[in-house]
Parts: sequence; C-alpha cells; structure tokens
Amino acid sequence: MSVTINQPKNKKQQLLDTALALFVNQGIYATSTASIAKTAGVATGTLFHHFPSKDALVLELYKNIKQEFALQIAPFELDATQLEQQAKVIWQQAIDWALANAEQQQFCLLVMQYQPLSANTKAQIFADEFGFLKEIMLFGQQHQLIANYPIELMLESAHGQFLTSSQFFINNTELAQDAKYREAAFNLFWQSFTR
Amino acid sequence: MSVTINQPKNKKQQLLDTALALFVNQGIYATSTASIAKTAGVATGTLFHHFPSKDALVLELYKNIKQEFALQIAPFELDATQLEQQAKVIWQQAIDWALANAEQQQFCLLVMQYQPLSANTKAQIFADEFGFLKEIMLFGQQHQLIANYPIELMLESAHGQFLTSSQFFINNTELAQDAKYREAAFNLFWQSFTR
DNA sequence: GTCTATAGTGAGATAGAC
DNA sequence: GTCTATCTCACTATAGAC
Repeated sequence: MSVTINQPKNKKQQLLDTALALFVNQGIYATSTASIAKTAGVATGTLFHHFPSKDALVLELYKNIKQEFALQIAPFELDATQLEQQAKVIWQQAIDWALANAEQQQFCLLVMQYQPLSANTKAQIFADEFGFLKEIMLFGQQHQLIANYPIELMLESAHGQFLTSSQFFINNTELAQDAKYREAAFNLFWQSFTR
Repeated sequence: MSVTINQPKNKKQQLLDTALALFVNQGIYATSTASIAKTAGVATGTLFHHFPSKDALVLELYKNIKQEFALQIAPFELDATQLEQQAKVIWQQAIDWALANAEQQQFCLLVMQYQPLSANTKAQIFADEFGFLKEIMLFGQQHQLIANYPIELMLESAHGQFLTSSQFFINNTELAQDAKYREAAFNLFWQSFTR
C-alpha cells in the first residue's frame, strides 16, 4: 500500500496550475514556456517531458477545464411543467461556477480566439460540453415552451449570453451577489427564448 | 491644384489593409511585421516609419474600423411609438455591416482578447461606438418600452448578442439571406429586453 | 522524472544610404 | 518616404547527464 504525500502534487499538475494563472494574466502567446517552468519551480526540460509542445499543454488545460465545468452543470430529468425553473437552476449554477473559477472561465475565452488550436478541435469539445443544452432546447420546443427558432442559432445565442453575463460578473464581483443583477441576467437570457 | 492618382494609394494604407487580412487569417501574434511588409510589397523599415510599433499599427487599424462602423450605424430621432421598428433597422444595418465587412468584424473579436492593448483603451473606443446605444436604451426605459434592468448589464448583453449573431452569419453565409434566420436573430435580441 | 545548458529560429525594431 | 542590412533579444524545443 503506497501512500504518496506530495505537497506540491506532481510537477505536471503544478505546471498546469501555473500556466493557467500566467495565461490569464498575460495572454497565451505572451507567456513563455520558460516562464511557466520557472514560476512553477520546475525546469523547462521537465515541462517538455510532460507536454510535447506548448500547444499540447494549452489543449490539455482546456480539456480539463471544460470537463470540470460539464460535471458541475450536470443535467437531470426534464419536467415540462417546470422548465423555466429548471433552466434557472442550471443558469445560476453555471454563473456560480464561472465566479468561483474566474481564471478557468477567462482562459476559455482566450482559447476561443487562440488560433493554433484548430476550430474543429474546439468545436468538438464545445459539442461535448453543450450537448445537454441542445436536449433542453429541443425538449422546450417540443412542449412549445420556448420559441421555434433554428436550434443552432439558439445554441450560439445561449452560449454568447452566458459568456457575456459571466464576464460581466467577473469584472464586477461586487454585483455578483446582488439579487437584482442576478435576476436580470437570467431574465435577459430566458426572455430571448420565450415565444 | 494637385491631383494625386496613387493606384496603390499610399503605402500606409496598403500596410493597414494587408495587416487586416493577415491578422484575421493567422491571428495577431502569429503575424510578423516582416510578413506584413513583405505581403504589402513594402520594406520593414517603411512599416516602422509609419507606425512606431506593431501594436500602434493594431490600434490604428482598430480605431479606423470602429469609426467606420459607427458611421454606418448612425442613429436618428427616436420615436416612442416605433421603437422596436427603429431598433430593428439599426440591428439589421449592424448585421449587414458585419457581413459586408467580415474581416473587420473578426478583427474586432481578435482585438477584444489581444492583451497588449489595455482594457482602458478598448473600453474608451467601445464607449464611443456604443454611446448612442445607451441613449436608445435609456429612452426605451423611460417610455416603459423595455425592461428596467441595470443599464450596464443590458449594454453588455446587447453587445454580446450582436457579436454572437454576426459571427453566426459570417460562419454560415448561406443562412445570412434567409429571412427566417434573420428574423430569429433579431427576435432573440429584442425579446431579451421586453418587459 | 528531473535537471542544466544550449541549439536554432524568428521576432520587433534600428541605422543609415538613397 | 523608402529601402537594405542588421542588431538584439526572447522564444520553443532538444541533448544528455543524473
């Protein structure tokens, strides 16, 4: 029975954590692999032992974050008599996650415009994350609870609204616990889709 | 009376045009000043004669584009009896501009996440561009035509919706002339703000 | 797995002739 | 204003010892 007590976890995780912080503060391009390694208290050779390239590190970080987020916002049985209420719970969970993981959220925004990761790669990860969202929307349309607009457009719109609202609260943390703002953000989202 | 007939305009404009195309295709960081100069058929020394630095070029390009856009979406006398119709005209003009100037639109998206330009600089330019939008919203609230949510949140939301929709149409040009999609995009936007 | 040292590349920017 | 030539530097990635 081997019990590993690594205060600084393994160096790989240290590198991922450090990279996240630096990427968000300086941008991905502006953050050198050397600075990631140095800040993490690790040699550059070690970084390239764990990740074949800088972009591989970026991609792994991105996948990890998206996966964590998806777990947090897990869907459940849909109920046509309470769809708005259910949507509200998911929305508030998503905003809460973004607030509690502001660095992760901002990194995702950076990755969206980071061209070395192909659009296909990102679209695939996005589809995984938002698969359940599509289910909810189709369900709502079938029960005539939300508008019958093209589903791809509605998905994009919903994603955009989430990014906008979460960014707003991250940039104005003092308003994030203000019920008035929280309610307004959800209503701006939900009203879009009403018939 | 001096009439200057410069086929390739002046070299400065050539550099700006070339930079825009390269930035959108490869990203801002991934585009070297050397490649901009070469593609524009100009020497690197000439580039740095017109722009003190790469970021100065980026900034000037950004300012020019935002100014052009603002001119296109010029506001007019607001009419409380026709606010939705007026909003629709502005929205469709904005989407049309984005479609006719897809490179410009995508460049603005890149700049949003380009950290060498300070957030303040960008916020200032944004405020100029969207000043009239705030007027419209306040007007709508005063006449109880749109919801009474906090104005900063509504502005961010409106901006996000515009970015989302214009990106969607740029990525799916065949749908941009489909009235069903066009109507849906505006409704998704406008419904947000209804009371 | 981790380190030190460094190879190799390409970037932004400048000098100075024309 | 425009050019050629070049400086200087920082970056990604590798080699090879431990």
